[in-house]
Amino acid sequence: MEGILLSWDRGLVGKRNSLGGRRIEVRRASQLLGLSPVAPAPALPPVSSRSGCVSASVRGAHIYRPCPPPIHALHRPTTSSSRANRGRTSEQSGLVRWPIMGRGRAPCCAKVGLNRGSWTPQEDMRLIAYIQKHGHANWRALPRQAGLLRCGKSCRLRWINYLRPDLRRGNFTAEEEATVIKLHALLGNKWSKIAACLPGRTDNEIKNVWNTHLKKKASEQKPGVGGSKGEPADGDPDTPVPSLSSASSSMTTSEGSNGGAGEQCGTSNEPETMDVPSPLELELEPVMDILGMLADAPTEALATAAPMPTSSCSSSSPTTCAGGGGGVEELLELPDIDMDADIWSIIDDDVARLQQGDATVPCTTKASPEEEGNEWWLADLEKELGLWGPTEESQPQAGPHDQIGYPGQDMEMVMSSSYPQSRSDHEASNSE
DNA sequence: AATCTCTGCAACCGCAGGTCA
DNA sequence: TTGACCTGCGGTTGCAGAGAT
Repeated sequence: MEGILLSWDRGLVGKRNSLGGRRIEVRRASQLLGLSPVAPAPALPPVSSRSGCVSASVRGAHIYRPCPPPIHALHRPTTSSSRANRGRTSEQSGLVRWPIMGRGRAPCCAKVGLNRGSWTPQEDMRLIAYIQKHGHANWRALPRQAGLLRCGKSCRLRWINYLRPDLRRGNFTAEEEATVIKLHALLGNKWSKIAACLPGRTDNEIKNVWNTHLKKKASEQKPGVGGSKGEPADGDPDTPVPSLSSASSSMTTSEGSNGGAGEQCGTSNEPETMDVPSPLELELEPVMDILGMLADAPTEALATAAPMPTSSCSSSSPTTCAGGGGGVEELLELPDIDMDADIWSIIDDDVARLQQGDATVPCTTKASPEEEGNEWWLADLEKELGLWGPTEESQPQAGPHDQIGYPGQDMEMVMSSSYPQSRSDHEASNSE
């Protein structure tokens, strides 16, 4: 198979087939990125009547045609009656009605000029470079300081769910799937809590995996494990689920735990209803061990456990670094600067070191294997984006994906990036 | 070959809750 | 105590790819 990658905005690493396995999308990244027009674009493929911007395979490469702006960029109706009943009214919260959305507070991205939708490689690199250098003490201010035309929320989501170097990519292992199923039986749709028990997995990813195929799997297992007892009824999120505290309390307390498990993976004030471990609890005992181990770890530790290569973050532990959000506070008090120059100088500096064989990027003085992986990850990402190294447009850029995988990642897993040309064009037009 | 349907997932949304002045 | 601000969470949506027709 020629070429490399990708599917940057199409998932972490390709898509799952019906059996739950990943299909690896191998394409010519540089073509997709519009960096190297290896072959003249053929006649545009037929456009789907549905999406209007479907790609078509041409000799292994996907050619994209411009997409119209997403509908939701203009208006996304508020949904879900259950949601409508949640929380405060706009009057209660002191929020004005938002003319576009019709109600509630203004969407944070509503500011004119902010980008929405899929992230471009350039945006990703800016975000990565900024966080690598300054951390993310203030998501709200980050996009402006990083020169991103995004809202803080969007930046945070992108980082948490996709760009964090400590993310585990690839298939859920059977163990992970089993854990998710079991934890869901205990916690219900408490995705963040479930994610806290699965290092490297995000709540969003778990939620997606659950909704796509674990739900079915779990329902098939219902007659057996877990499902018959405590499994929330699918499609009925309001169905009460047994609280973890009730299930775990007997276990954690019996183990003399400090009780933190409840806080970590199932905070609940619900009255305990179980005094004797049920068969389900017994089966979940290994899971509860995990919960207990995580008891003292802040929930967000995993979510923010990215290396913070700043001087204020000297710990070799990413988790420790993660807390460094506050440690870089002063760094965020940046004067208005030419962010373009700043960001790219960051990248250039790092890349120069890497090219010289010096894998030491800022703040990763004595890199642990994990950190080295992160450095490599950044460098590889840059390579993949064609942001450094030979940029001869006529040369397809074979990235290191051909050789090694990401740390903690299956060999087959490739970080992919497919950016429809339209997005690049859109980006360019936005930056003007 | 064209079109339709299903599936997977990134990104969006509003709300809850914590922090701070 | 209150209100503003911010972050995190969970639900939902739209897009794109693959398979079916």
